[in-house]
Amino acid sequence: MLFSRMLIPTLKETPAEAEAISHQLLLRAGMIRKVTSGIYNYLPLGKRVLAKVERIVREEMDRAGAQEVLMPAVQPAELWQESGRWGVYGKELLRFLDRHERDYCFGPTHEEVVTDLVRREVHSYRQLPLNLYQIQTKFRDEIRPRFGLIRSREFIMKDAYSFHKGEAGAEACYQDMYDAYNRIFKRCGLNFKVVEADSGPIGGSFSHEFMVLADTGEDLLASCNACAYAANLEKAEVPLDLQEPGPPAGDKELMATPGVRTVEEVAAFLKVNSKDIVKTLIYETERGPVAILIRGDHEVNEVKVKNLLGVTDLALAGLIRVQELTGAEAGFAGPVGLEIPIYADQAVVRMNAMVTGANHDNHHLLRVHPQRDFKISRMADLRAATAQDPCPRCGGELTILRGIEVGHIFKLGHKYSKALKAVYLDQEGAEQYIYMGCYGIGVSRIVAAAIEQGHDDHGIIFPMALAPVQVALIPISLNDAAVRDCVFKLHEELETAGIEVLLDDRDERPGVKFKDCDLLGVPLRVVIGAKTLAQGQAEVKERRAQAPEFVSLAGLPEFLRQRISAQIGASK
RNA sequence: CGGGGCGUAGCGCAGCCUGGCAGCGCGCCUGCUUUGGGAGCAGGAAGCCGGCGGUUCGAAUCCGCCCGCCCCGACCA
Repeated sequence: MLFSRMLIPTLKETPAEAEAISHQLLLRAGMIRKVTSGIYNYLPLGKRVLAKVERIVREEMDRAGAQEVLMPAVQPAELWQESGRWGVYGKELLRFLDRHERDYCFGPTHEEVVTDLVRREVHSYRQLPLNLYQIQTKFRDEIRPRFGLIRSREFIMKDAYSFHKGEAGAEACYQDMYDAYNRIFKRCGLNFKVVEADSGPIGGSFSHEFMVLADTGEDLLASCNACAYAANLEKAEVPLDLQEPGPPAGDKELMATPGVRTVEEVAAFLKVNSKDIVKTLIYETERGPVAILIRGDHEVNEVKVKNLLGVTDLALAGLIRVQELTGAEAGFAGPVGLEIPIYADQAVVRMNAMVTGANHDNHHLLRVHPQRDFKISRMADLRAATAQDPCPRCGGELTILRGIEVGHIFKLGHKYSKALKAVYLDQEGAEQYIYMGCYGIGVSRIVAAAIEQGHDDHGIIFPMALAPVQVALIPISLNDAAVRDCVFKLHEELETAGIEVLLDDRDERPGVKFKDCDLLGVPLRVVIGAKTLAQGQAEVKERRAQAPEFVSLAGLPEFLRQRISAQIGASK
């Protein structure tokens, strides 16, 4: 591979639009270019990295017994209407009409299509189990695409769907996928953590997400320092520790708090601790408005609220609506006298003298008692876990980490097989619904995640398994005939040996080539200069290393081959 | 969708307040010199100043509408 012939448009300066480090470096390294918001071109080197990820995914999926298929990007509305998701998926589903004015969408996921395929072709228990996967372009019309390849609208995803006779087989398959995913991310050289995830309205007893640890991650996760427990913060339980409140600490009292709305303001104004204050959050749901009570120093976990209420739509009520429901401006809502259902976090229930809004402009109530002064419809764990909470498994200490979700596996059960009537006949000739599971990997997101994890001031540091090329070959001066002959000969020799090598044959000064080589993240750099060449040596430097090593030219291909396989093998 | 910011050469930006030749750095092209960490000199190409409308003798600059992009938030199988 000759640098001068490749489209590798590196940039010295960071384009203004890029915020995330992976986005900046992908642009600067000439691996991607934006076409429009959340939609990118992959240039030759970017495509090579993608291909590396895809290859690892294919090898491990095949090894786990899955079969590769390719489903269409464009899907007919009928299937989505049949599953019921045409009406509920929302604007993230890109819909359009064909020339006959028939409804279509660009697939954000493929449960409908794959279930349709299987229901047409699979009729007997003898044909099960089946695990079908594809690596394909998805489109989700994200409200706000951001961070380059981390949250794009069009992206490459590996999605797999398993079909089993029953739950037992599906769970074994789930475990196989769990293991395959661990191997995939390990081979990709990623530092990741598997966390318990919310399985959402789909249900199912469990779900796991694979998180690449990075400070720029959009997801928060709670991880136990003592045991193996780790969960998405959306899912992380706060151990239930129900206690009765103490007796009332005195009559409740109406206190004027002019213009004092937030927990911080109330705490400062009344000189109380935020732990003594209760926030009353008014939410709208498809089943009507509710009030959620959360202690002042805690944050509500909306996923837990949704699961408790069994609703899919949950949004903070607008200012006007809050006024209608509480009779006061936002900031002064409280549970006393509220007419809508009240759900309280467990921490609230044991408070015997809480400060709450008074449902009266510019007033709060002191010494409110949960049993004496208002009625709680239900009480539960409704708040986000914090680093101060104990591990729900072992009581150990939790750490809150940030992560980028690169994989998600969950059981679907009969949701789609029932909706689309995907059935088989069992040994007794009885019709049974097929038991499904689904397993996703964000292939293009892995590329970004690897860069978020592997970079320094000079550029990308790719793990060997993902690098666009394994070796960069840099001549100090192509005008020196000996050097020139040597690098072209080496280039051929290395390619013959099956080593991916990029010869920087550009008419540039060495400094430019070093800068670009670092920027691209090529793991091994071979420099040929007149002096070392005269000694029959090449200079080899690992991207991560400070100092170079000197290797005899004769032994160079073997030396590189060993380095490469050691590094790919190490992450295998 | 709410809040904020930005659209001027391929990239990074100045000019706009106070209307009057469209600029700077990098990149690109030609030539010479140079060759171990983003070279030097000389010459050159490249712009509907996001779009539409208005004000004005005259608009990148002032006014209105629209479009696009980025950030924060809400949202997210």
